[in-house]
Amino acid sequence: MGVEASIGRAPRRRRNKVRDADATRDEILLAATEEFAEKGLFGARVEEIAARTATSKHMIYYYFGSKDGLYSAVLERAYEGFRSAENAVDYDLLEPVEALRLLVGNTFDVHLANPDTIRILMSENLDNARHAKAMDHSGQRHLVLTKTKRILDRGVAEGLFRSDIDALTFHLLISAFSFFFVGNRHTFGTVFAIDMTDKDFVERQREELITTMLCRCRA
Amino acid sequence: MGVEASIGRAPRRRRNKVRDADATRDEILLAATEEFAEKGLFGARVEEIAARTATSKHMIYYYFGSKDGLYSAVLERAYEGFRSAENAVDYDLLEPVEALRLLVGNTFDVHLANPDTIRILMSENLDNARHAKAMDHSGQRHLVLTKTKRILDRGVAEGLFRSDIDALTFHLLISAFSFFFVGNRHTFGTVFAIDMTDKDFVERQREELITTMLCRCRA
DNA sequence: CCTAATAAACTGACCGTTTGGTATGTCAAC
DNA sequence: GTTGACATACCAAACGGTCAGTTTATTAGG
Repeated sequence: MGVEASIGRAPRRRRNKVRDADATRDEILLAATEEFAEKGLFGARVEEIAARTATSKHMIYYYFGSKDGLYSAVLERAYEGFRSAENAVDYDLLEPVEALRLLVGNTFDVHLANPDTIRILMSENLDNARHAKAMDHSGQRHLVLTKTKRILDRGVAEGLFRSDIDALTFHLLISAFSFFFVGNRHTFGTVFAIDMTDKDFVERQREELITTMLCRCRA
Repeated sequence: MGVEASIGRAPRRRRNKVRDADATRDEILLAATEEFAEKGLFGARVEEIAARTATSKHMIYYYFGSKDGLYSAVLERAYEGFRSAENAVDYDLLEPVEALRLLVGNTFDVHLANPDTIRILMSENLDNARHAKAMDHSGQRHLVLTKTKRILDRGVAEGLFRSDIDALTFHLLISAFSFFFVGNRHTFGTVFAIDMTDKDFVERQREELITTMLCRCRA
C-alpha cells in the first residue's frame, strides 16, 4: 500500500493487485486483441480469450456484454492506436518534399508496426465493416486529410508539386500499399515465393513507395 | 437424354439432369465460393453451403472430404479464375506506354470484377495462407512477372521508361492498390464517409492508379 | 477506530444450440 | 449385381451465453 491518498474526486490509477476492475478490463482487451487478430471475429473463441487471461470467461460478459461487444471495444482501441500513431508527427516545419517523404514513410511504418490492427481491419472488412459503421470516425477523417492536404498545398504553392492530386486520393494510395504489404504478406509471399518480412525487402519496398509517390506529386 | 455418346475416353460434359456427379460437384463449389466469400473460412457454415444447393450436406463430404478440403478446392478455383483473367491480355503488339496503361487498368478491372476472390484471399491471409501454401503457384508466378517485365524492358529499350523498377515491385504496387480498393472498401468507405462503389469515384481512382504508375515509370 | 451493510468484482458449474462430421441405407446406371 | 450417386437421421464436441452464489473493497453509523 503506497502513497495514494489523493485529494478530491477520481483517485485514478489505483493498483491494488487484486480486484482491480480497470486492470481486468485491460487484460481482457489485450487478450481479445491478440485472439481476434490471430483468427478474426468468427475464428476467435471467447473461451480461448478467457484462457489467455488470469480471469474467467464470465468476466468478459460482465464487462463487455457479448462477443460482439468485446470485439467492438477491441476495434475501437485498434483504430485509436492507429490514429494517434499516424497523427503523431508534425510536418509543418519541414520543406514539402521532405514532409512528403516522412508522411509516406511514417504511414508505411505504422502499418508495419501494427499487424494486429491490420488483421482486425481485414476481419472487419470481411464482416462488411458492421462494427466500424457504428463508430464515429469524423475526428480521424478530418485530421489525416488536413495534414496531407497541407503538405500537398505547400508543395504546389512552392512550385514543387503538381496540383492534380488531392489528399484523399494520396492517402488512399499510400494506405493501400502499406495495408496490402502487411495484410497480404502470406498469400503474396507464397505466390511469389518471397519472404515479405525480410528486412532488406521491406526496406526496398518502403523506399519504392516513397519514390513512387514523389514521382506522382513532383511537378 | 440427347446426343452424347462420344467415342473414346472422357465423355466430358454430360448433362443428365439427375445423378450428374460433375454438375453436383460444380454446384457445391459455386455455393461454397459464395458462402466462403461472404463469411470467410471460419464464418462459413457447411450446412449453409448445403442449403444453397439442391443437394445435401452429405454430398459435400462425399466429394470434398471436409470443410477444409472444400475450401481448398474453392481457393484453387478462385486463383485459377484470377490468373486466367489477368493473363488473358496480350500486350506485345502495343507500344510500351499503351501496354502499361492497359496492364494497370486490366489488373484493376480484374480485381473489381472479382470481389469474391478478393474476400476469399483476405480470409486466406487471416489464416496465414495455410491452404495456399499447399498449392503450386509456379505457373502464375512466372507468367505475370514475365508479361510485366516484357513491357518494362521494351519501355526502357525505347528510352521511354526508367530502368530502376522491376516487375515484381511493379506488380506489388498495382496489386496492392487494386486489392485494397475492393477488399477494404467497407472500412475505408466508412472512415472517410465515401461510397467506394460509386461509378465515378471508381473510374477516377482507376485513372489515378494508371497516372501514378506512368509517373513512376516514365523517364 | 470498529463494524455492519452495500455494492462491485469475481468464480465455476451449467445450458441450449450449433456445428463439422458420420452411419446406414436407398436408388439409378451400366 | 456391382458400383457410384445420393438421402436421412444422427452424434459428440464445441460454442456463446447464463445462473446462482462467493469474496473483497468501500463507506456510513456508532
